[in-house]
Amino acid sequence: MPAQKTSKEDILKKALMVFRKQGYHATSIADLSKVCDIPKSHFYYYFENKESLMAEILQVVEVYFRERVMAVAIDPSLGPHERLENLGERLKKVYKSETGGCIMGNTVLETMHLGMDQAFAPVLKSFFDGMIEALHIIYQEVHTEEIAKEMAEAGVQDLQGGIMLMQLYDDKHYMHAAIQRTQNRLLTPNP
Amino acid sequence: MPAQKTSKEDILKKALMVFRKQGYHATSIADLSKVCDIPKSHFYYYFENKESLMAEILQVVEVYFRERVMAVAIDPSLGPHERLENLGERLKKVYKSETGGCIMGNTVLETMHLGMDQAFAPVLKSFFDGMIEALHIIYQEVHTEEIAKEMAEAGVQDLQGGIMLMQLYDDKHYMHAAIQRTQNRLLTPNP
DNA sequence: GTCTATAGTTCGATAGAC
DNA sequence: GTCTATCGAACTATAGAC
Repeated sequence: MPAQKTSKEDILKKALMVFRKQGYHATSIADLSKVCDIPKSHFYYYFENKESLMAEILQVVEVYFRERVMAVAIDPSLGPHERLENLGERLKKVYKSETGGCIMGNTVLETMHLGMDQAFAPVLKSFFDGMIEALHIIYQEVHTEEIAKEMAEAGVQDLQGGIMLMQLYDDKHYMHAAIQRTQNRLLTPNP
Repeated sequence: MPAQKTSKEDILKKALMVFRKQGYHATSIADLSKVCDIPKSHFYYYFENKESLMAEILQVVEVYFRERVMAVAIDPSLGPHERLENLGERLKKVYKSETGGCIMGNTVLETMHLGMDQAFAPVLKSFFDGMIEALHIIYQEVHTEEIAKEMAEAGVQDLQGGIMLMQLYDDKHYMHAAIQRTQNRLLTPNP
């Protein structure tokens, strides 16, 4: 096996960062080839086309969040407050890095009404299902199932909107406040 | 003067709908020419280029929201609850129409980290400034200035996230719930 | 590296109202 | 004969793909 100049995982990771910052449509294969330092043609060895590349990236992100970020929400060794605080720290770390917001949210808005949504929608739904479910589980320890559900959805919406405003105003406060409110909801009766 | 087949306002209105549904980068001048039923070249009679066209559309939307949607928030003849309910109904009407979410939010995520953000960022900031300020004013009738400010930001974030989930799951409930919470905040001590 | 398609854009000509 | 709105053809660059 010849030495791999750039592994598939390497490409996925670097391409992820470019897509996250520039969006799907504004990112060309030429852009990616510069960042990954490989010829354009090399992408078609690993991936069928641009759409498949993006789909694989979204898959990687979904799995990462499920296993590395949302998993803390169901850690039975911690109480609900600790789990939420833990989750908040991980979210901050993930979304703070470099420029760009949430590639999942971005991709929803960019592709949901185009034909290609069939390729992306399932992963995107899994991602947000998981995020809502994680919060839902935590909130259920203090609230009714129904209230917990609405709180979970409100939390995800608040966070995603906060990530958007964070980018618009170049101010992390919007995202941080959303994460803080995520924790406050454990203590209050309203979502 | 020869009869105008398609007025500039007509073009702005139709192009707005396409951009709102497909996004800025996924929309070509050819797409717009089909919808507006004019040749591509005619766009360059009214607009310098695609970017200017988009900038004018965002301007139109910003003005419309300021004058027709957010204006109800400072109507002195109504109480805070009535104003919020009024605002909620207008938001539902605006965002319910056809497919697509919020062109302002979409454009933030699609262009904020590209060079073109200089052309769009000011209008986008005005739009969200206005939305936050409208809620801020209402909430101040019941809460402290500081609490009201956080509630206003939380409301906008919640709404924008709700519009995103609405598109992902094809379910207006996410947006409607956000609008409902917008009104609940008048009654609760927490944002 | 090369191919094909399409992106955004420009220009010249035309038609009709003043 | 100017205007002003309209249109068609053509150009250049770059996209995705092999």
